[in-house]
Amino acid sequence: MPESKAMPGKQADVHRVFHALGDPTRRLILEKLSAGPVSVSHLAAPLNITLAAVVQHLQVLEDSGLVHTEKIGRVRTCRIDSAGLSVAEQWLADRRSLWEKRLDRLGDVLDE
Amino acid sequence: MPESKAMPGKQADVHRVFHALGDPTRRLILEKLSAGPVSVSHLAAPLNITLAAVVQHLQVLEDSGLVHTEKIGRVRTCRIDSAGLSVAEQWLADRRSLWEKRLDRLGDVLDE
DNA sequence: TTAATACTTAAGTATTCACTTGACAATACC
DNA sequence: GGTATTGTCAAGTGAATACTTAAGTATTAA
Repeated sequence: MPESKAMPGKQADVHRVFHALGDPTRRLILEKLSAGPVSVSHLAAPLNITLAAVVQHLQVLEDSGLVHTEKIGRVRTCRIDSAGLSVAEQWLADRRSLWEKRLDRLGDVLDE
Repeated sequence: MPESKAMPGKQADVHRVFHALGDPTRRLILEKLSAGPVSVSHLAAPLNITLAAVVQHLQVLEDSGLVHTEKIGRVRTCRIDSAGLSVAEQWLADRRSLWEKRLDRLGDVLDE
């Protein structure tokens, strides 16, 4: 197995995850959530944007599997979802591994 | 040290790296480069965009430390730069580590 | 039941950003 | 020298998207 198998729909996941991570506000949300679960309005308070904007960011984060939310009563609680992190970590690991394997082979040739 | 130290300018690096990774064409370029160094025009050939567009993507990738390029004669050779990968990997690892530490402490409480 | 809280949804705006075009520069080739 | 190759730069265009406003829904509290 040279690399993680290309499962159907996986590519789309990679796109969703890295697109979600591309926005600084969404990364701020993830940084806050890594300290523990937070409600939507508590999440919005320190950010200088409206609650509606935060909800939109949360939609993107949830679609990409980086955040999981659950609504109990009238408050929605948000927490980090490991699945999205794994997708990003795996893609980066694949790039690094292929690249470093190549450097190894190059080293072998130079050693001769 | 609970987390990687917050060095000055580090935040900007994180932003540059994840913004660069957010575009599907730039990720394709990195995937191609993880197989080995390639010239700009060879990089552009399989992509359905102009050479100028590829050059612009390369500028973003180089500014973020994900790619290193070197011009010899009239051909510029592009290769993956591990530094950019490390920035992304570190940020993800920090998020995961904080999150999982929290789950551990929660487990400890529940065990009592 | 009235009021306040905690979101939700839709529509509009303004900016960012990927991409093209076209002109130009430097190097290799004949 | 002349010509093809390989890349660079600047300006413009169109689409994606982050954000706001405004109106609405469901849940809790008084």
